[in-house]
Amino acid sequence: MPKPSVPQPERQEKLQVILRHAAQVFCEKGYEGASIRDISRSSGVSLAGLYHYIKSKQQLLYLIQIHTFKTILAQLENSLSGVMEPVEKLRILVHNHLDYFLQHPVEMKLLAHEDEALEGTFRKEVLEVKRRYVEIALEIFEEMRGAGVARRLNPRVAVLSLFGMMNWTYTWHRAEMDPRADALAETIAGMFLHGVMNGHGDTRAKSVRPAGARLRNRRARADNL
Amino acid sequence: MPKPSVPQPERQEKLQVILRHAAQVFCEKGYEGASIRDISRSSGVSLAGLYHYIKSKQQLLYLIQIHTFKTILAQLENSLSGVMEPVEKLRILVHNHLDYFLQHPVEMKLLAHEDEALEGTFRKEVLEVKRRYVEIALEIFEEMRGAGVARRLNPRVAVLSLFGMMNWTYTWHRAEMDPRADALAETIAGMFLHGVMNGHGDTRAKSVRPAGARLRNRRARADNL
DNA sequence: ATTTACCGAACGAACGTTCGAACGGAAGCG
DNA sequence: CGCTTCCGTTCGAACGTTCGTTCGGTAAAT
Repeated sequence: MPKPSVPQPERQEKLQVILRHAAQVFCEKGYEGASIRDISRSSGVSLAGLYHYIKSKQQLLYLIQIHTFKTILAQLENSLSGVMEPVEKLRILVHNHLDYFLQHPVEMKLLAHEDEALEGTFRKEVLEVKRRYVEIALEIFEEMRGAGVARRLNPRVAVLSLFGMMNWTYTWHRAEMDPRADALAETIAGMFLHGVMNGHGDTRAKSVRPAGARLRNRRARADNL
Repeated sequence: MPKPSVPQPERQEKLQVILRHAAQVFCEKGYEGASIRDISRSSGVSLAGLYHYIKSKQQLLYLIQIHTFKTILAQLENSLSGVMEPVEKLRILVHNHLDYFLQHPVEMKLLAHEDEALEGTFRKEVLEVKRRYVEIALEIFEEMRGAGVARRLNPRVAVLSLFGMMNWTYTWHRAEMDPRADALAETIAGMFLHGVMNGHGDTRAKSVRPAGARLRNRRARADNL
């Protein structure tokens, strides 16, 4: 039973390098449009050499997606712990989502755009994490309704529309001209909660920020790829 | 000078059949993941036979996208003609978009999902129609601001978030369980205009529908489930 | 001596596209 | 009318390329 002193950590490190390059290539050319040879070229590892770290092209996408999703989910659960107010929970969710989105645009585009590329077990496992993630948002929304808010709305439509606003950003957000994560999250959370018509059709701008002003300390955490 | 009595119309008809099958295949397997052979099999036209109607795989996607986009744009401009109230214009835009989306889910998914598949002139031409389409939404939003609404919002973020809500539907809307176009449009337009918190955090449901109640002869039913 | 890391070369399959020939009906002509 | 010419349509077969993956081997480290 050989106990490799070096292999384990170095192997994982190199796998991470490969995954980073693979994510970049998948992002640029799409999963189907990207070839293993593209990833080989980009990462500097030979074509055959890649297969010492992965078993297939599908597994490559799977590893990227599952890691990204589990990370953003764990970060969300952590940020949410201890928070009671449903509306603040929702603001935290939006901040967390967009923060991660703009900090890891490549991986998040892969999550949003390559939703149907995986098959079989890979697909099921990623979908399971996604289900949990959406479930959290739905529960928060139901809590808001329980507190007497948005009773007339279809929760599924409302929550998935919120995800639509957030996830669609990968198609248009340009770092050099658009708001950064914090401002973007404020805007989108504000739109979701109060709409674009502050008041009922005229100007009045109330102080539309009940909570969530100090969730900065919650999110300063270590995240790597 | 041969004057073909039959050829012209029949040729166009058969092309339409091919385009329909191609759209279906592209929708199911993605543009890169779908092969010309898949389309050949699906449409019943031989592999070589396809090339009598199209010049390349890219042109196939181009023809689908450009036709879909020009149709929905023309329909929008038509529905908008004569309407003065900005808020009603916006409601019409949302209704028009979601109406078309749910009536042509395959083509609209292609428009939303295969945004980066085309290259060169094909790409530019589709982007040009898209630009005009988004421009209309932006102008409407600016008119709303001119009327004293939503002054504090970044128009680009607001409008693209609205498109996010609408376009993201292709990832989750199931005809058998989700609201139909009318109800969906009401909900999304309502969320965009007034947010999910009717009033400012408590229950009261005001009459939040200033105009656009009689868009057409549609069912005026609220959303359920 | 065994295991791990790595790679050049090759595998068979599938890709988008093209070729060359066959088919079928209308047009030209005696 | 028969016969030929022509042209749009169709397709089996093949083109050359690229695909994901594997094989067989070398080099270094344990």
